[in-house]
Amino acid sequence: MVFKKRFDYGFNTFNVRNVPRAPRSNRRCRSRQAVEDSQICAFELLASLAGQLLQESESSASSNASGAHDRVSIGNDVVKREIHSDDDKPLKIEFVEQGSCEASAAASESTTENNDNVKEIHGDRDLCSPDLRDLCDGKSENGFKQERDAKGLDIGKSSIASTCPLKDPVELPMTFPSPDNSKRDVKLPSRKGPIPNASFSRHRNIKLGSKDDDENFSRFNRLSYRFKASRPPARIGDRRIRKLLTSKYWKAGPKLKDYEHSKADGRMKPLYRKRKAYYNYDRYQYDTLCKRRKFFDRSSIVTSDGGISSESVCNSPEKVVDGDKGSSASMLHEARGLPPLLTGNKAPHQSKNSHVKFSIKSFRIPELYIEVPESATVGSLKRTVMEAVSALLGGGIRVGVLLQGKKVRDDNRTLSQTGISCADNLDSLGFTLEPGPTKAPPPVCSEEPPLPISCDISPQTLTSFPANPVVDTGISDATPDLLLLTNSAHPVDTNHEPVSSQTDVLTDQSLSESRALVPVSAMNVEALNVIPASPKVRKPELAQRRTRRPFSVLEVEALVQAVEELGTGRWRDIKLRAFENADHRTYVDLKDKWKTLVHTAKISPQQRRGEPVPQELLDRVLTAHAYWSQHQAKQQGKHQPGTLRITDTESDRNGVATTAATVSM
DNA sequence: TTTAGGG
DNA sequence: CCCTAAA
Repeated sequence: MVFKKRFDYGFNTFNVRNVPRAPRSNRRCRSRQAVEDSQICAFELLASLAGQLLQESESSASSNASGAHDRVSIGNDVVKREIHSDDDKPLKIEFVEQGSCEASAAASESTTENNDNVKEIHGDRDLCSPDLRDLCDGKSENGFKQERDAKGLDIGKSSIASTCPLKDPVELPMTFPSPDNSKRDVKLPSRKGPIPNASFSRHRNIKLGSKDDDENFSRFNRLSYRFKASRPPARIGDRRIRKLLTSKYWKAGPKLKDYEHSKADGRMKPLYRKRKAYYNYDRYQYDTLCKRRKFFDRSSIVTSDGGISSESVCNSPEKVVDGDKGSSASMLHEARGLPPLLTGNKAPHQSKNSHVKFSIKSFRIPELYIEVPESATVGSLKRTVMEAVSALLGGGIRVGVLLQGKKVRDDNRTLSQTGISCADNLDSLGFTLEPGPTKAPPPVCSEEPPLPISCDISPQTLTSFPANPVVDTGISDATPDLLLLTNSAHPVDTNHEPVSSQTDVLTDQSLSESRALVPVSAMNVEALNVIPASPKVRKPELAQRRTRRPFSVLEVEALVQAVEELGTGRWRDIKLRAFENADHRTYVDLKDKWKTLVHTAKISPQQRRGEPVPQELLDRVLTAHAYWSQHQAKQQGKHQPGTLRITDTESDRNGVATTAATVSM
């Protein structure tokens, strides 16, 4: 039977099988998810999910395969051939599990690769300041830790398996071959309809929607963890993650779509819900921040332990900061995680001469909005945070000086000229960390006075960063006024200041209130998106090239067959028909592959490289290519929906095709 | 979003 | 494989 089938690819099958091209509006049902390449996410999850998933698969894997159509379907490197049978006897399904090891290897490889990338990215950069280091180690005493404590637990709690964000069931089987398809030949009970993914049932949280009685579609609730306690877990597609890898996607912010389906027409209807860009400031919060700034026109000092110090700024003869340069340098120094240059520590309030002493004990970490899938590991979360911070600090940072809430732009003026020499003025002295000089002008809010510590910064105000921080330059580029260093001994508006002028008061308490994260200014996304990337900081990993995945012979066969049946130029349909479950194969991929196949078929075998494609397949490629090239125009108008016919022409074609194949063989 | 092609 | 103009 198989044999017969194998050579039964005459062109007479074309019209018979030819599926009328439905209007696009009707063809959108299931494609999107399949098209997305979410390998990254899958790989990310691989390490942590493997065990559980395997377990899951044991207990719940069910396969209700059926062979309504005689066709080859590729998924997960697994080729499933459905063989049509005339009766209802159990059909033998060939599960040629050709890629399990390969897939696993690829997955692990990818995983390590990602890690490597991370290291490359940050390996030789010591961006983790002491504080940041703590942050990374989870020992930080500052707000960051609070953030994580408060929310991190949730992350930990969330079951990895329970919220598998895989967008398509295919991915799983690919990376975690189930016991079922790990065997070469699996006999499955006969059913009607295409072979559903046995993997569907392997995911706990996957909701299966049934289409008719034989097609299963999965609906995934992609839960993502958000650092917002107040918000229910957001559902996201992991496509987001991939998109985030490319800086260009930052421009508009990732638009996520949730997939839901209804049973109208027995088909799933994808409902797309536009989501707010993830990296947008929460509007409310943003507004709130801006408003608050108006109330608190004061700046404050952040102590090394994350607290606020009222004594960090003072005049002192001991150390000299000569002008902006000096202070800038020192701050940068600190900002980059190096020991503070100026560690005056509660310097005496004595100003003998014109020397001004600044003590910057620490920098506050700007707000970071971090979003990771629930299924992410704690480790990955740490990495994410670290990389976000690193990226933030990695770029060129410029220090701005604020006096009386206004930016001092003239770098040439002396401190005394500027008025930064008397204790009075020092009260309202503030610093900001801004993107490097190469950046676009700072966003609106940057002009505003520094945000006082009194501002009630809740964990929610974290600003967002890509879940998968392939530290896109976007990050560092997109950090207008991320860091705001404020220093003020005596807040003007003491009434509003929960933080008194005493150093003691703050520290731990304020920390526990998540104050350590000071959302500074205007990290509004608008600005972020607009700000041109700094060529300096641009990193090569921007758009990580997909890992190469050579087509297997089986895949080629499936492709060839699909093209034979559907013709060229209908890659989406081809994808759906033969590669729907192979998420890593987009229709563009298929088209490309066909292109190369045609080319390969034309060249001499000696010139071919890679895994040899059986000549038989290449012959079919040529034949189909020739056929469809010739019939393309005709097919357009000829095929009306539901038309099934075998014409003389087609019979001839068949003969021709056979001949051609024979000849070339 | 898909197709079609160039790179 | 990637990128992108066009549709």
